[in-house]
Amino acid sequence: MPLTTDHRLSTTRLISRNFYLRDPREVARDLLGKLLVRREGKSLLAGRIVEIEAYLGTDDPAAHSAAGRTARNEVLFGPPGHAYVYFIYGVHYCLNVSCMPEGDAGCVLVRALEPITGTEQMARNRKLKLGAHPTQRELRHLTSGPGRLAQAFAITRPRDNGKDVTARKSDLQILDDGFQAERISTSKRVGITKAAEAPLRFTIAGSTFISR
DNA sequence: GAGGAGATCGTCT
DNA sequence: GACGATCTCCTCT
Repeated sequence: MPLTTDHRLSTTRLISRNFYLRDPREVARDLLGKLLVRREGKSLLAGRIVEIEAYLGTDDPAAHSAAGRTARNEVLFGPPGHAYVYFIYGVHYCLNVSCMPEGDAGCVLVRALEPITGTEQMARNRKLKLGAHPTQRELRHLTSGPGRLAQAFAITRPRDNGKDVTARKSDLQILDDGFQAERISTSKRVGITKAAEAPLRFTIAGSTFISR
């Protein structure tokens, strides 16, 4: 089912820092349907968040911050609304956004997007070929997974870790265009072994752009 | 479509 | 020195 028809960004609002100053479970739910945007000169990439997970800080055994503050995860302990980008399996980058007041390491992991704008650039970033009339399957391949969407948006740790996604001048932002998900599904987080049963993964029910 | 192997490196033990 | 908040490719069905 189509989730989006209006591709204009003129009526969108930049999400403010206060939005992220909350429990990651609330932030995750409320980020479903919002737009992740990357600006790069003339190029504009946008995707609608359809899958996201909450990580609860030092009390959450599955969180990167579980063992406390390190050089790697220090962004998580800083102010909310900042990008925490980590490198995993020697291959992939993944994008998180810090939540909660400074000192508390809660965050959300963006796991899948519905591509909205800039699909050809996303395909180039992914080193994939798109047909003249891209199929649903091709579009799904662009951003249906945390490693995939990071590559599609050219998100890396050296470039983006610590970036303020609420700043006007930021080239990486999250915007609200008024879209409302009709129904949200809750499930177990993907790919973790500790605290694996916690229902902290949130998806837009029925979206075809969810991972796996 | 499902399942398994390999890639490849930063981080912490 | 082990392993991870993943993905792709290959094989088999």
